[in-house]
Amino acid sequence: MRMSEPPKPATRQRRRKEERPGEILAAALTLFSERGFSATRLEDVADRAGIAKGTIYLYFQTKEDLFEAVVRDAFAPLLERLTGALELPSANSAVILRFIIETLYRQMVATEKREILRLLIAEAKRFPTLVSFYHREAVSRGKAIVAEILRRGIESGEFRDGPATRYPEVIIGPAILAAIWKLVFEPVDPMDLDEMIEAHLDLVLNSILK
Amino acid sequence: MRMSEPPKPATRQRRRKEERPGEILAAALTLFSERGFSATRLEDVADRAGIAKGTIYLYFQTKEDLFEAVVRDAFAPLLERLTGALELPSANSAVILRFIIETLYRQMVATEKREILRLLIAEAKRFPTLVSFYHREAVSRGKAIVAEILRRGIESGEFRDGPATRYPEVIIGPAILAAIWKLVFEPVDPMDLDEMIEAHLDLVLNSILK
DNA sequence: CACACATGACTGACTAGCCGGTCATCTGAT
DNA sequence: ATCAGATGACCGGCTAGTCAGTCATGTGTG
Repeated sequence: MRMSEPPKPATRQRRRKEERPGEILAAALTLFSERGFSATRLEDVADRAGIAKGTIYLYFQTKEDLFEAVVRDAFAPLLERLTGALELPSANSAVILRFIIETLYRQMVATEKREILRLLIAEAKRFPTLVSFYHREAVSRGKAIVAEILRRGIESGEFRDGPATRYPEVIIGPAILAAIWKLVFEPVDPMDLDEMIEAHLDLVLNSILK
Repeated sequence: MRMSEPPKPATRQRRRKEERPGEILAAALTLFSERGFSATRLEDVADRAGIAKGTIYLYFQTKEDLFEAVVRDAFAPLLERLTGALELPSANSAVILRFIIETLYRQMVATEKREILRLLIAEAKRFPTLVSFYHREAVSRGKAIVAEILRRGIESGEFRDGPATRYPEVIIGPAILAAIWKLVFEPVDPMDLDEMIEAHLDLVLNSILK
């Protein structure tokens, strides 16, 4: 059985120093979020990426490094649109807040990117540096953006001042629930995101608009 | 090396057919939520429970069975207080809703029981029957309770009728965020639960009270 | 009471198989 | 010819699950 095959008969070997890491990350993201860190075998990652196991080690030191890279990588395009929201100069704060919440659903909840949330929750204790990274690069920044909009709205008289407008977390809470719901219960009891968004905005705006 | 130790020098062997399963479940809950399903070794569970590995197999068929038992077991006392809330006859709906939300924080978010949430999220894809179980026994019932209170409040004229009051999920969303926050970011950026509860209630009641 | 015997909870060495990581070798583009 | 990129057989360590054996306790007998 061994030595039987001329290894790559059909497709010619491709040299893709550039593309490889991304392909590996994509394959790894899928498998890690399906099975978790420990239960994912690097050979399966390799298969899915169409390469041999050894190739992974040309680009990543260890399985843990690969995992960290997967989670870090997926975060990159996340905050761009949100920070952009702050720059919209003409709009009032309610419009901007609405935009932020909708963006959150469209970017995080509705897409596969929510799987990152699963990985972060599942492996938080094993990867504390990753948790710090996400807190620093994504969460605290997102919090600051929402806080800034709330502050502006209060200052301009659009929003009331109160506990709710001083706790950004509470404003976006339902979006996190929606993400978790899709991660866990979607097969059993799917959630209509458009209705959820409408209800979320209805709750928030009716509460904080003067 | 083998045969060297008289196995139980000090403590005499105890027979505890009754207590064993509970002890094993407690040990397993701790380790599963620290390390996840795959990374937890049954020998460590045994050590923590003060027994030998083989003993686990007297009470549970496989590692997966043990995991399911852990998660199922932890759910039991969860909904009792909430269903009780519906029976408070004299109180108005706002008081009951406030009670429900506070109970959620005190029972789920503030205690170790939130670890169940972590396990459910992490292993949802591997244990679909467990997901169904939780949806049926806990989530859909909880949803029904909140929906019932909202319905009563609308009927009595306390609450406005709108998207927010037709989507129970949106009402309890911030509590889920709080649970996740504690599971992931607590070491980096702790959350003050009392302030969170206050902000949550402020958000919700200001929105739906007429 | 005392002694033999039965019970079954408990043990832990062991097996079989899995998987992260290595490295000698191969391949094809230049 | 050279060599970066890629391969996959292999190694070593690990662990779910097994099972033959142990022993504390219970039971029946004289």
